Amino acid sequence: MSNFTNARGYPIGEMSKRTGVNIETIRYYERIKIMPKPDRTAGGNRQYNHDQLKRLSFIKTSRELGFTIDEIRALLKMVDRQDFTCGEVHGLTIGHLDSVREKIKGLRKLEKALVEMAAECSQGDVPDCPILETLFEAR
Amino acid sequence: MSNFTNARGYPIGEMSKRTGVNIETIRYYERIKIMPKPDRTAGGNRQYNHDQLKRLSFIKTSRELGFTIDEIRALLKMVDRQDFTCGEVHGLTIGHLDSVREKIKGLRKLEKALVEMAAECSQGDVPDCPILETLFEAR
DNA sequence: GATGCGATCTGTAGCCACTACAGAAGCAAG
DNA sequence: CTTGCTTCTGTAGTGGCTACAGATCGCATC
Repeated sequence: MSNFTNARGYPIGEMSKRTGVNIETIRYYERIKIMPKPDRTAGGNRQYNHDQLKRLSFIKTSRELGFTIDEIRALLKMVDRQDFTCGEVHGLTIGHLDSVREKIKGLRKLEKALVEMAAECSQGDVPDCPILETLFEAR
Repeated sequence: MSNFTNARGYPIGEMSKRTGVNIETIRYYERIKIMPKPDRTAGGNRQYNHDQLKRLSFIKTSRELGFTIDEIRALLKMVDRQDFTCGEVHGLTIGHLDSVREKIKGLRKLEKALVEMAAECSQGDVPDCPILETLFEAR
């Protein structure tokens, strides 16, 4: 059994297992420069350190919270420069929260429309459907 | 002032105005074969008829209701073949409704997490932020 | 008939955030 | 040394458009 906590660092598969980020995606993050270029083994394989593991976790968590890559880039820039204030971070978060709420609103409307449409439908075996009629309505 | 209701048919810009579908998108729909190839003028410009206008409206309305292109393709296939039953259409709609509800659920969770995170934050002018701490938490 | 100008044409590339290969090479255990 | 998993680079595909460039069409006006 391997022990990756020593000086050797983590190979990409270990990073993937620990964070839940796909290997291909980790390389993608390097390409778009939100992850740094890691050290390499003599043979050329990536070797990550603990800070990089933390950074990838940060990205993963942020993505799960629906932040876009650009928003994450902004957060990371502040972290990297150490020049952020709590207020700035709060602002970014609230901005994102607003857009999430907008999305929910839109989906709720959509849900309502679908429910109404489906309620009209007899679900019968007949080739005549009020759902299609609604969809075909003139604009 | 033009009158497009006669035999000449609608040019693509008129289709766009009437349905709200972008011109580029109409051509895209032709490329992916959910809109048929329309007649052409002697010079090569597209000329649509009324059925095609209705079809494009159908697509637009369906897209606004969040149906994917593939779902729309399935609906249109049934329409084209005239072999659908009301039950089948209902099934497709309910399936889509489920996925919308799943999305809403996910976004709600996300909203909650963001609110909790933001609530911890003093919004102060200090370089120390519980939001970032949360994001940096080990997985 | 000429001209001007907006509408339309084709073809290609870009967007976001990945994902999916192919074909070669690294690496660790037995 | 072989086996077999992991990783490598590079490129192309996904969905659903959108955005050009550079050429041509079509219609109104002079």
